[in-house]
Amino acid sequence: METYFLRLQRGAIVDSHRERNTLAVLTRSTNDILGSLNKPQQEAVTHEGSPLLVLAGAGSGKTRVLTHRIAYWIASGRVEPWQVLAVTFTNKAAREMKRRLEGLIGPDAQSMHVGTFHRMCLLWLRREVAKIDRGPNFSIFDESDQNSLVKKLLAQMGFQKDPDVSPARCLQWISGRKNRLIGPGEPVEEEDSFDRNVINELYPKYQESLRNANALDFDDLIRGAVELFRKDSNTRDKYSRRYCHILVDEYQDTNYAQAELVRLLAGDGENLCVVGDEDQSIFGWRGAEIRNVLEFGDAFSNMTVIRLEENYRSKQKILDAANSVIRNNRQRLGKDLWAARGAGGEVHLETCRSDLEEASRVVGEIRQCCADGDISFREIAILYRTHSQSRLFEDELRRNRVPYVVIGGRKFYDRKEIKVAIAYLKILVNPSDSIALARILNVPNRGIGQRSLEALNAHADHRSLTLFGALDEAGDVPGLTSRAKNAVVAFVGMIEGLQEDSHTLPVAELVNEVLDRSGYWSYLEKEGTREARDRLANLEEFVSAATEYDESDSEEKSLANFLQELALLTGVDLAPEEEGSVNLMTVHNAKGLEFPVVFLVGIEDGLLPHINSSETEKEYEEERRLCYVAMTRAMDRLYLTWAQRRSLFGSIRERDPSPFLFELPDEIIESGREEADFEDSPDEPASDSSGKEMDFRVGDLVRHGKFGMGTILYTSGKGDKLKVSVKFDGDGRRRDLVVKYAPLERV
DNA sequence: AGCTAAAATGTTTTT
DNA sequence: CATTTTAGCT
Repeated sequence: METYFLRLQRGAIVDSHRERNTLAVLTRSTNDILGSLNKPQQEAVTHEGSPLLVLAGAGSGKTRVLTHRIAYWIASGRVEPWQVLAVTFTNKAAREMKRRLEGLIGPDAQSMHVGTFHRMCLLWLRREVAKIDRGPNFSIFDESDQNSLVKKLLAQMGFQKDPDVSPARCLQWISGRKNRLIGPGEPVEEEDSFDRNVINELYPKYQESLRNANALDFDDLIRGAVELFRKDSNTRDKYSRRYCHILVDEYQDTNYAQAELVRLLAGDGENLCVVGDEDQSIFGWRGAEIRNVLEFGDAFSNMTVIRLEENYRSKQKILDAANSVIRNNRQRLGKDLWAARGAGGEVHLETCRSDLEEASRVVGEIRQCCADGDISFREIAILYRTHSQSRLFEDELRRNRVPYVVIGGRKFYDRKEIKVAIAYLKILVNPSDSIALARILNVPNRGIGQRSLEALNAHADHRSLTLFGALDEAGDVPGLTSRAKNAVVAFVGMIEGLQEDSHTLPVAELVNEVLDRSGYWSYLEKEGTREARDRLANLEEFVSAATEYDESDSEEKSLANFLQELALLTGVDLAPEEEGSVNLMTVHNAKGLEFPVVFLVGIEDGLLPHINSSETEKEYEEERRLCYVAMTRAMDRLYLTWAQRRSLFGSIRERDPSPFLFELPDEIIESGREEADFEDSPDEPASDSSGKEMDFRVGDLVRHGKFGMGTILYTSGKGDKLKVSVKFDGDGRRRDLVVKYAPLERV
């Protein structure tokens, strides 16, 4: 609150200071700002007076448009920096945007509000905490906290052994409802009746537990902000008046709740600019609705649309390949990118015999690229669908002494020792956080085992206390051994002592104190194993992270704030910024990035598209977009690889190429076909049980009952599973057919 | 209570 | 295959 007003005042001072000497600066800088942009980009930057939807294809310079639009509006005196709200999808993108804005408009950029939806909502909820249903030091539950809680609740409901009711699935349903702003008590019509019944019971309990723990989950941050603005129009007005200039990046990845939040703040949307690309929507599984882009005009009726289709990143050949894949999606407005950088570029399709060969060929190619001299390691990325694919590449890179970084995966903060340290800290600021408390109550061992915990929990339930409240009454808890009682009393004393210190000590020192007095330091030191030594080292690193926070100049420094910020960090944010290393990451993590050389690996049926998301057309198209996003990361060279055999779940499986590969331009498919060493290509005509002739080869002319004449571009599988990709003369389209079922005949 | 070893289980993507 | 859960033992 105070800072908000301080900012208002500071803004006013800057304002009057500006009056006198802006004119000269102004004309020069607005020209500068527009000079480097193309026509539609300029339009997007200068557009004024109606809600603006920028449909920005991959590599079309959308971050440029966003930053320049902000800079232009500031330079031309329409808004002050502190009136700007820019929402991005990742913290990393926010940091990058801030950096660029500082370059454009100088230190004034500091006063802009640039961050993710979650980060911004956290900021508002903290400032208006008196108006929400939580105490000031609320915890933010991460995925594992949510998991522990749901597990506990499901056990209470008698579902602990039911394989159909996994905590993860339940959480997904709850999250789905929250993202659509459906409260715990509201009726829901969903087809899956079994799930519906469980969730209808679970959701209110879950929400009540969060409340009792003085905690919010990720989705609650958004929902909480929406509720705040809906309920209290004064607060809403305060913020919507403040943010005279609202920009939202990656709009195709926003969910219903986030879109509603934008609507609440932007009002009629006159000062709203959203940037999105329906072809790059890859977070549908998290509740993102492409609809927000496709139906932007419904929410903001007088909107203006500007399309950016000039791609500054990739050479034409790469775009051709990417375009020819994405063209097969039906859920799109439709656009074709063209390369400002002109013709050229390389696209290679490589068929590998095994996943091991895939790794060694990719690494071999990387060494080749870098030995030839014109490419450095940091300009190369290996992209995959799932984290688990990284291992083979890591091994192979290490063997070849090629430096690499794996980006994403939250590994550091997921480590047990770090979670323990964080759980201790959480309890100091928010003793109601029973999930954190249960996690460390007996770490290191102090003789309060499972049975004692159960007794304490039961007592807490019975007397409507938090778990910590029950600890306080240890003496009255039935079923607690006297040894456990003593241990609990000592524990409570320790926590209370630490709580006192938490008001005075900086975070880093407090962490030290916590680890010291809890006995965790000495417990690990006594262990003496290599594992324990690793843990100690990780904790040291955690302490230095805390030191960094203490020394940073963020405005509302406190332990609670430190913990809340920590909760919003992701693997991408934590990636070591190592220059000179090959980059390994999932396609999802690669969004927004670009590399001169890209290897997209594991393009197999079941992996990309992933087996769990190819049921519905909606899911399948999202997988295709994933493929598209990956391909459009490449600037000069794109390698597409797949393996005919891959070890999965511990056993080696035969693999089919991804259907998306058949959608590539013919010459790329041909090149992949030439390189392939098909051990299983049939030497003699095979036939299935019905005796139908099954001899189909690449290049064969075929006739189809419905589609007419066509040419075989690719074959895969064998016997009953023989599939062919046929390009039909009639409409020039390519279709994948299973020979056994298709009315197909060789000519 | 707590440790170790064996068994089961689950594996997509992330703010 | 790798992580988590459980059973059996001390």
